[in-house]
Amino acid sequence: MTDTEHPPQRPTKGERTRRHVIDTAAELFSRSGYRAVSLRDIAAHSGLSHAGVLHHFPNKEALLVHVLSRRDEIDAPLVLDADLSHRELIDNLVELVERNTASPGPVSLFVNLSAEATDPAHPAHDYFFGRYRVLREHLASAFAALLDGRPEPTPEVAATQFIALQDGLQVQWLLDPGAVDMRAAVVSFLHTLGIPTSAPAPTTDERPS
Amino acid sequence: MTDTEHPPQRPTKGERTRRHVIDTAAELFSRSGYRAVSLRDIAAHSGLSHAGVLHHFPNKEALLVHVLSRRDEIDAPLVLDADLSHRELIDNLVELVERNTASPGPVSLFVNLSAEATDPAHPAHDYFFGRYRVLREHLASAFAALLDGRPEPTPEVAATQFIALQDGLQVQWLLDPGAVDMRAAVVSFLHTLGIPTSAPAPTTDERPS
DNA sequence: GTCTATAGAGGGATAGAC
DNA sequence: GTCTATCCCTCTATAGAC
Repeated sequence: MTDTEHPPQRPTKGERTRRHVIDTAAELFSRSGYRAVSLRDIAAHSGLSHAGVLHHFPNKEALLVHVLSRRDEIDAPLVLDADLSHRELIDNLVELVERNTASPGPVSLFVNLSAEATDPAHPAHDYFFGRYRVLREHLASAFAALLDGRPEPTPEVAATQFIALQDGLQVQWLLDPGAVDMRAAVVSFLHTLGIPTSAPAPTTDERPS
Repeated sequence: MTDTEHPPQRPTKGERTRRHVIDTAAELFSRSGYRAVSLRDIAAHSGLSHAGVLHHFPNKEALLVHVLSRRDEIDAPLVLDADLSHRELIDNLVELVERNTASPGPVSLFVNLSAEATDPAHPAHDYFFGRYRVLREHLASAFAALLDGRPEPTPEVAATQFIALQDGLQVQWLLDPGAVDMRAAVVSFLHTLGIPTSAPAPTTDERPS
């Protein structure tokens, strides 16, 4: 106990390995889903034995829960914060698409897990059930303002469509990244609904042709 | 060989079990994905041993291929037939959504498998890669005519969006069937694009209130 | 055509040493 | 906090009897 005067800032070694295991698990779950990845896979990629992993988490399922809530810590504030204006929310949603386009890992995690979790017996079923409910309601109330005057998609339908569009785009994009422009598809969807987007252009391929 | 004078009409017993195994496999893959379902599961639900299953198919992967192509035999003509008019194609797409709403099994099969197959090492990766390419191109050429005059979604983007919408809706619907009206979302999307739908109403909940 | 038996790999989880 | 060793289960696939 000589070296122990470090509060939250400097995590203990245990805490560091623990987080490293979560990150590794996230990456592997991303590639192949939850069920197809073994504790031994995760352990090997984390640099310890599978018993070592089970020292930090009581079982594989608990590890999954930590992986999911870690993603939520990162993404939820961008979308679910109640203080966001509608403008900011839309901007954040588009920004999220751009960020996703840059990193297939988390995208693959959610594509794989949300499909698996469709099974009511899956450990993440309740998580995704609740997640989509909250997301739909939150987006619906934003669309209620943004679609003011339009008869056709009700705010609830628009929210469902928007989420579905994103999820579906991710599958196509993961299968064939060169053939699918997720950002263009999302932005064009918003425009079709009469919702302007402010973000300028994908800064990537600006070349003086 | 006493009882063998029956051509294609009356399938042999072997052929019948074989088909039964494919159907059973389809149902189980639907619920839990390909990797999570074992040959023993399939065998048990088919009423034979796992060795019995392997008599009909060289391995699990071959069985998957048969499951997939069986679905295609059923659904492809409705969508990919080159002789369809644009009107008929749209009607068929909406009809397919209605049919899906009535049967979660095949929906779950494709949701689970397309997510898994995102991994390039998955046995069905090439199948889905090609399937989405063909589907996008086919729908894009239909949208090219249907969207005549509209600037915003290009036919390619519209095709990508339409397919994504359907796939994404299926995930939400499987998780929470009561909260998602797939047909309404698809029809409203088409209307937003200025494409009318002719199918009248979901005949289900017609009750004299 | 279907079975039992078995091989051989790999899974999750626990016990106990260090 | 991490390891090795082990338990017991399930997997795919094969061999050979019936």
